Amino acid sequence: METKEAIILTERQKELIEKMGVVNEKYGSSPAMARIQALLIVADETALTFDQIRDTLHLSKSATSNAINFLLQSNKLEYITKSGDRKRYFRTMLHKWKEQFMEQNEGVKHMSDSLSEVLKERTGETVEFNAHLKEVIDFLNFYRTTVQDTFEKWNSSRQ
Amino acid sequence: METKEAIILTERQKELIEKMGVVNEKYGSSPAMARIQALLIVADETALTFDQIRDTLHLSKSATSNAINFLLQSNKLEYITKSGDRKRYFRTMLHKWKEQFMEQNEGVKHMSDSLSEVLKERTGETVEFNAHLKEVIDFLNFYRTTVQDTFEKWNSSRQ
DNA sequence: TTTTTAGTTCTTTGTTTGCAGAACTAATAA
DNA sequence: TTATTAGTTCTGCAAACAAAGAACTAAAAA
Repeated sequence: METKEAIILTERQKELIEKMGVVNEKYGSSPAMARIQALLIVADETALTFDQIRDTLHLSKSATSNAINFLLQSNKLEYITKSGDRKRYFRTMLHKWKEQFMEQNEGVKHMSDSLSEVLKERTGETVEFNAHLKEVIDFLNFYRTTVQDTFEKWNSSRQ
Repeated sequence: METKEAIILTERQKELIEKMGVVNEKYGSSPAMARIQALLIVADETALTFDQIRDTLHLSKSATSNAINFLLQSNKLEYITKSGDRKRYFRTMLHKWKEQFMEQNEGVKHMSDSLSEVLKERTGETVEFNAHLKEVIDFLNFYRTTVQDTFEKWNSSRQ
């Protein structure tokens, strides 16, 4: 039996990891990814090694490796190293969360762009429908710029 | 061979349906659901029957039935009837799109709520981490209320 | 009464996802 | 030089998802 490197968590912490995990899944993470992200927010230690993550969450090596690499690639995680220590210490990119969050707005742009394309092609016969569609497009654009402004306002009020 | 009730679409319309379909899939719809939603926005006729949808999109009865019922239940679609006509005519709930869209904000609330729970439990040792976490929470709350206000402003400026 | 319409539900099948476990590898340590 | 560490990659499986096709059903029409 290999050395268990699991970190010690209170019951409450375990509970919070599961809860945060579910929230993270709603934002598109797989179960393993979601729990890794949650662990790195809940744990007292803010930077954990591969094996600490693996053993604490009872994941296989491959699941741990793949999840960590995906999270690294999508800038949800970063790692630090310590001199004289070969291991990597992973932590969440808390300072990038706002930016990450704002990237959702790209999706809104795609949506309003394709709706605009559709409206351009539509028959002129369906007057009411087209007017409703136009309102949706306007709303999405308004939403998007408001959110953008909000973000900039927040940043300048805090810089 | 059964009667084909497919409606006639231009190449450009077919292209737009596929494009909108992909966008809809990104918002969580299955391929069939995504294309049904797209068809009902792109087609000149704004209300289509079960078989028109089925034959136009080359879907099986079961796929059509399940997709339509899911979309009805999640308030993405509604149907109208015509007297002396047993068929239902399905159309998108364009007027509900804004509200649907705003429901995303519930997700933001869940996120900031669980992050708040986590912060409450965290060790006081990790001062910097906790401060960053607090900033993320504050940002999410600011974001949410701004978006909410914006939405209300939009609505009152339009009715 | 039987037949048709407008679907729904059941069964089966192909595909994708998520992960485990084992084999592998490159760098370091002994 | 061999062993260990810190992972990565490969193989395989179980569950979930998406849709096809066929059987079924309830209401209306003939």
